[in-house]
Amino acid sequence: MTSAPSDAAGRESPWSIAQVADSFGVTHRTVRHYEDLGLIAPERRGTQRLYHRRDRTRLGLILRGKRLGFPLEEIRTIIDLFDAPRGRRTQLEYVLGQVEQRRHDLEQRLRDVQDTIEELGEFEQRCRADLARAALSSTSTGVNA
Amino acid sequence: MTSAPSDAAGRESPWSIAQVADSFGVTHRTVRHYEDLGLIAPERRGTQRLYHRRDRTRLGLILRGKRLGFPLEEIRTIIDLFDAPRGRRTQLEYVLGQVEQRRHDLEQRLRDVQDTIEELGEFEQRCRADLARAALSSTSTGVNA
DNA sequence: CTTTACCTTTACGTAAACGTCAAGTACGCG
DNA sequence: CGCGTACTTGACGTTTACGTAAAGGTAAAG
Repeated sequence: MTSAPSDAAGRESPWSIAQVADSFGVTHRTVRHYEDLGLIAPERRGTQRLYHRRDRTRLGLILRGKRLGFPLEEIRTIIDLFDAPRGRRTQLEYVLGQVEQRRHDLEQRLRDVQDTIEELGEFEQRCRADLARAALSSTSTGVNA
Repeated sequence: MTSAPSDAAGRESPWSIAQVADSFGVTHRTVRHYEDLGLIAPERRGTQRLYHRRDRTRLGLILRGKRLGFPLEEIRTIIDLFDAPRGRRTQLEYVLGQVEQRRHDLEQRLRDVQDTIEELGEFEQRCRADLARAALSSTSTGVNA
């Protein structure tokens, strides 16, 4: 059930680009594109890329951000925010400000999704009603499966 | 408080492209682009476009779909679904199938948004904790505004 | 009748997010 | 050592979603 192979000491061995790409259902080109834009920075053993869990976590965040309709550049600023140093107070206050913005954005999206699901439900009801009527008029059985 | 001007008989007068564009916060180019892709089809008085409430409703759906990260082509199939004839039973069953797909998609997005908001909240807590500690170490006031 | 403010089509430009070769490199294996 | 497989770096192509400029039509105002 472990998704990543690990050695006897429990240290996870890194993944290749093909492995991460496959596991996330994207192409290696996509993964490298995200690296070009600075969204991930896998370790290098010589010329090969090594993806650790941290990288895979970030990739997950990226793809989720994409599903939510955020542009990659914005996604970069967000996940950079998450592991920023945030040492000094000014920095912390800036980060908190950004967080507020993101929250507003996400709450708008939440409303959008909820509204759409609701409307979809109403529409489905109408369809089912129509379907029931159609069944009644096309067959004379009236009530059945 | 009425958003659209109407005559004495209560019939709403149609809007110009500039009016709809402004009211939705997009450019006229955007509105015409959606028309090019077949997402809206305003009435024509001669060469001028006249936007009725139906068009504005659709535009609202389009923009919401965009906020949710759906591509315009997919949005078109969705809103076409909404005012499709759906007369025959085969058609109705097809429509219901499509609705199911949309619902799955939207529920995924709902989870995405909720998870992100939650993680954002946790992150914010950590930041606030850090901020409190920073305040303690930089000032000797301890507890204040 | 000209100006002005909108509106129209046509068409090329562009930024984002990759896809798709091409050509070379590195590694395990027989 | 050669072979195949996977990885690498360019670099150009493509799709989506418009931006933007050119060139002109139209309708009320002065």
